[in-house]
Amino acid sequence: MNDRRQVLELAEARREGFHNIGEAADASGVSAKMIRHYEDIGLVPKVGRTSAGYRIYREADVHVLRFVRRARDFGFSMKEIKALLGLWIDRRRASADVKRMVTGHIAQLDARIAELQAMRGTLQRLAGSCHGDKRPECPILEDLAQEPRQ
Amino acid sequence: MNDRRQVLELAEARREGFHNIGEAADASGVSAKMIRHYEDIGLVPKVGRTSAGYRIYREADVHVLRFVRRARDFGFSMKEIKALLGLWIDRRRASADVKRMVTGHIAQLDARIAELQAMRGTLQRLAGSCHGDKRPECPILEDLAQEPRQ
DNA sequence: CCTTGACCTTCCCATGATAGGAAGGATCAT
DNA sequence: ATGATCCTTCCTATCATGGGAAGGTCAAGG
Repeated sequence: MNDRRQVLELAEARREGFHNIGEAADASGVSAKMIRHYEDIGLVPKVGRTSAGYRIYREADVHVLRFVRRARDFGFSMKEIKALLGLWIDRRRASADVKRMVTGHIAQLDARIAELQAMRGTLQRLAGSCHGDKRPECPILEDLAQEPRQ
Repeated sequence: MNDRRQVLELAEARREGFHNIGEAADASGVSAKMIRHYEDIGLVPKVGRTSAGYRIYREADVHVLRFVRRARDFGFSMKEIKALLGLWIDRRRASADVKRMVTGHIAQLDARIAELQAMRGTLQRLAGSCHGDKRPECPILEDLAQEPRQ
């Protein structure tokens, strides 16, 4: 009779439009692996379970996962996403708090972009000075072997 | 007498201008921690030791470390640096091989820069649409909560 | 000679975000 | 009923780096 009830519980959840973790993963774009991980580290709240232990996701839960996915796509760290989720859930947050986080993140992105562009610029210059033929002479390696100058 | 020989061995190495790992770290810009790690994973060759087990670095060894440091600064991965080191050491390499690696890396940098700029652009637009005041209304969060569109 | 402090050694653990896989149980469609 | 496909937990790996513990070594000064 216990078996019977377990079967019914999952089927019932399905009938009510809930999802198992696989469906939640497809719907949110977050892998099942990562969904479990996010639950482990407390980024997203623990969801309900069937009596067999399967996680069950309702629309709101999938919505949260999608939010996390979007934020990841924008390059926010888990820590920042946790803060963003807090703001999202708190209906009385000041929009200034959100904007501050986002502009801060834009500044981080700018810093990273500048770093990468600096690397790119120097490498481009080095590559330009290398013949790129069968001969061994190569200013690129010579430069890498130098002390960092300038 | 064993003690005596150990003392002499390190003092002698010092007198001949060799370095211990701390000096090598300072001279190369690679932390002692990472020097040991690079040796562990076989990125740089194992150096000699005093009979007490201290690593001793001669100028050529420090030079290799500096090369690694420079390459890291340009954003090369350990794998790429290993290849670069191989090319550096092989005096008969074709400069084309080096140039190919570098242009490939430039392409990776370009791809990453483009990703970051895309994030930056969207976030900038979102931030621009947010009042950033005490009111809770915030198009940023609303957008993050949406399905990824467009 | 002995202490002190700065160095060295190895070894283990942590980060951040993600993935692979093993072992075992549950569910589902045929 | 059985095989395929899910699900569960737990362990491992990636990549580059760092922190820290426990213990050995070295130079300098009392």
